Amino acid sequence: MAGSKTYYLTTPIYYVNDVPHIGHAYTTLACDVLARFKRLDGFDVKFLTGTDEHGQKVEKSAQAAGIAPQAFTDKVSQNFRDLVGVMNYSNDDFIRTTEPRHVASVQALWTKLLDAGEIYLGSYAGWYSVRDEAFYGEDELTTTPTGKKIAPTGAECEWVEEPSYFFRLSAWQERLLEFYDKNPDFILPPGKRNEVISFVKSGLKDLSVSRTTFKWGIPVPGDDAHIMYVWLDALTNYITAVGYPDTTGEYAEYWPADLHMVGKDILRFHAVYWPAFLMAAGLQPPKRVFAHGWWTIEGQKMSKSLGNVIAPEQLVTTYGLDQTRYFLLREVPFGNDGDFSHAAMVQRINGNLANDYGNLVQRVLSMINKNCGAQVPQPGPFTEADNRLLGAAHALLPVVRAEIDVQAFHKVLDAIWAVVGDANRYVDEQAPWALKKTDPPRMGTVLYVLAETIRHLAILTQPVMPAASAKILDQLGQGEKVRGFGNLGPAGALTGGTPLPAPQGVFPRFVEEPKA
RNA sequence: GGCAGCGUAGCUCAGUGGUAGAGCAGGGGAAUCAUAAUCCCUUGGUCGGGGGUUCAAAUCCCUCCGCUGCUACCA
Repeated sequence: MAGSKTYYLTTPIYYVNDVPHIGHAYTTLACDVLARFKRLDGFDVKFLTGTDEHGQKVEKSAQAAGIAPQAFTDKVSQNFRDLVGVMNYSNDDFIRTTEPRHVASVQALWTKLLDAGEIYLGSYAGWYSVRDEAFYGEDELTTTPTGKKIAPTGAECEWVEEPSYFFRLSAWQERLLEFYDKNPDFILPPGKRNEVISFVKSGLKDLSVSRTTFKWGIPVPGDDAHIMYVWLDALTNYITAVGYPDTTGEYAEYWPADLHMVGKDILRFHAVYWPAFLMAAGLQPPKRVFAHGWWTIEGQKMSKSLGNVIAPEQLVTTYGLDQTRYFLLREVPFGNDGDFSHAAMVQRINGNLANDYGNLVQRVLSMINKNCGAQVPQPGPFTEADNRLLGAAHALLPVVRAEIDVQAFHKVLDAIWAVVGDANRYVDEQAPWALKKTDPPRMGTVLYVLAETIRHLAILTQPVMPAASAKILDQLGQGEKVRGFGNLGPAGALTGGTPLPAPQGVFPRFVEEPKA
């Protein structure tokens, strides 16, 4: 596979000040599924995630904790590194913005932008609230009778000016619009693309890209009074991880990234600032930014004050890992907001997983185990019904591949489940339990067709449910070397006579605990 | 306020000019290989209100109502 098609995808780097919740888990999960899919489909994949560790909030939190910022981030970034294990992510790298490789990369990018005349020293002026430590726009403020300016938070603001470096974002308006126009799939979903375009069309101002009010960040080369704006720092991680400023090696291989997956709240940074920074530095912008939606919990916004923030570990413990992964990607059209509810989760687990898929596997493998000497049966000639079911299974890959390429995970699963339904109907129509008495060879053929269909299903569900799919493939006697998409289709078909282990349930029903 | 989008069966949604759809939930039946799982049939909607264009509108236009998103420097 060396030198073959590559696929580079990234999650945002998560702000270490946050505690990982279902939203973080969701973003990385989507990437994990894409990464696993592309690997199985023969791509040379690089899947990156990491943590954003600079900024004023981190500095303050560290202070409050009475430890140095670096020690603080070492500690809290562990929460996100632990999430990798909890959710069974397959990332190839985990970047931290406090790593030397990243500092070097950001400073190199800065220098490049400065040399290109894209960054200049000016001064940033605005209404600043000392209490909130934030600037406010003129239109956000109310004026008291005595002429004082009051922020929405009620804090008094004062006019301050401080030196700041600016990025000439205003100069990139037209080139960005042209870029969006020439790359209609750069921003997905399409509704979000329209928002970005209308934002850019409304006019861009130069962007303040340095700060002097706090210290925890990457110093501006040659001017230690300034540290870099967190987004310039953070976004650059995507090229740091492929070796920038070295543009040979991995950079040449993987850049531009195929996909930046982001939550809708940070779309602008990725779809406006980032391509502008890159183009200004003479580098290629990424191929796509996908902005996904947010989860509500039982119909309510997730918030600390409501106390309904769900930790990923909690979901995994309660419902199971692959069940959780399945639910998050099946329940909601990817890109939309969605609601997480216990009832919906149980519905998915028991309906789709236990009853439809799990029971299909169980009923077929049990019959084979009991009636075919625990071996893959030897098939006879295929009937039209046999070929129809096998044909549906064979036809899945191109469909699923097309949906994956537009991040339509729900449609991927819909398509796979359509074949699960076909297979269950086929079992009932063929009634192998009756054939057992009337036509045992035909029973063998029917069970073979089913086993072969299940092989396809399990290979294709691997990206979403790696562990459960592996269990099914184990039970079909399919070793790890024959689980790639290259083995789909008749060429990789099961061989009659292959001994099979005793079947075990893969997706147990979710049974409610009796209320104490 | 401006711009954009949405409002279709009890629930979640698909359907963008040609006889109203899916999944789940509800009702009835079949089967008994299987995790009491499966399969078949079925109830249910004047497609937010009103007006217009058209032989024909959920689909196009106007208007009203309701909801949502975006409207830059905390990330």
